[in-house]
Amino acid sequence: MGMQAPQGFAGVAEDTLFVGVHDRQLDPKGRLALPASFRPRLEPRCFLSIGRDKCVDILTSEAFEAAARESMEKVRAGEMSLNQQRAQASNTFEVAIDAQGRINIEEKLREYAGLTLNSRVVVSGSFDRVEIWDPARHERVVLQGIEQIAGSGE
Amino acid sequence: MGMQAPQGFAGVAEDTLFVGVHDRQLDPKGRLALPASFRPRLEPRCFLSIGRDKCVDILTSEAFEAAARESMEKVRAGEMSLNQQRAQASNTFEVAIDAQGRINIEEKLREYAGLTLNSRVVVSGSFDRVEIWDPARHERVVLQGIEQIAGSGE
DNA sequence: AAAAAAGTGGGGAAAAGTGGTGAACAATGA
DNA sequence: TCATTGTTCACCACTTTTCCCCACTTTTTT
Repeated sequence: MGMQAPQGFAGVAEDTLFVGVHDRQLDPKGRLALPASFRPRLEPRCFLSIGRDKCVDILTSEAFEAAARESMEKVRAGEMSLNQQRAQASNTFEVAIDAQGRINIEEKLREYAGLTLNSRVVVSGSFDRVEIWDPARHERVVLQGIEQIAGSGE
Repeated sequence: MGMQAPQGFAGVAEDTLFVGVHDRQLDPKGRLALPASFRPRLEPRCFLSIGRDKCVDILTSEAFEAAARESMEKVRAGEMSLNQQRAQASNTFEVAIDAQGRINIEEKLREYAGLTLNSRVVVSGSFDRVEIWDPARHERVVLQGIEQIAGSGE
């Protein structure tokens, strides 16, 4: 999904950027309780989509709409194929957050990210979005990122 | 059902963009039940037309009118042939949505998109419009789109 | 340790999806 | 012109799924 510049680094970062990891249980119905600290920015509705490297992205309504409009503009300008727009749109779902702070994760998205019912998942902040991961996969990805940070420093 | 006050949807972008895929059964009479989340924006009437890559487009009245005006403009500017305009107009149908949220798909459109009675179809959001697909064809198109996204992203 | 908040599970009501029937309308032929 | 046939469309009924709400458990905070 399109990366657009996070606006407002000057403000209180906690209000605009998603950080931290949270372990969660995916319940028998495919529901996931969002970390309480993320909820205010995602309520009352947010967008789920396939993310890079086999995770599920959670976007705020604003972030999603901006990304979608950018895609439509690119298609019009011939910079992006219609099939890319189709892929993006058909793998995105708008979801409501219930009174308990939970969202439903579509079977299609669970499958993509390798998430199974009744098992643990990782909910991870990634600044401009939230990601949902299979725990093992997430650990691998983060380890790789840490190595790259350590290596690139010297 | 059929009540036209969409009070259940306090959504934001849901009001303007179509997302998500929905599997549906095309009934023996060529009727298709629209996904409930799409209905408020398509009611009470919408427009069906031949879409790119052998699908059926569903447009809101507003979107259809805008597209028609754009076509007329292009023909006037010599950017589009009159025959294209004729083809577009003669393959567009205004349809009503019944009390169960269904529309009739003309035989002509079904044939174009390879949709057969009594079989499954895919109803897919594509931001500014909705598309109806033969499932196999849709999968191919989306896969191609995903590959293009992955290829250009890395 | 108690109270509050966060996380988890499940049951029931409401809505969504699907198929069918009958009335109204159009088309055709006598 | 009328009757007969075929087609379409609106309404009705059933089944399945979703989601909303309540209640319980666990964790955190004071």
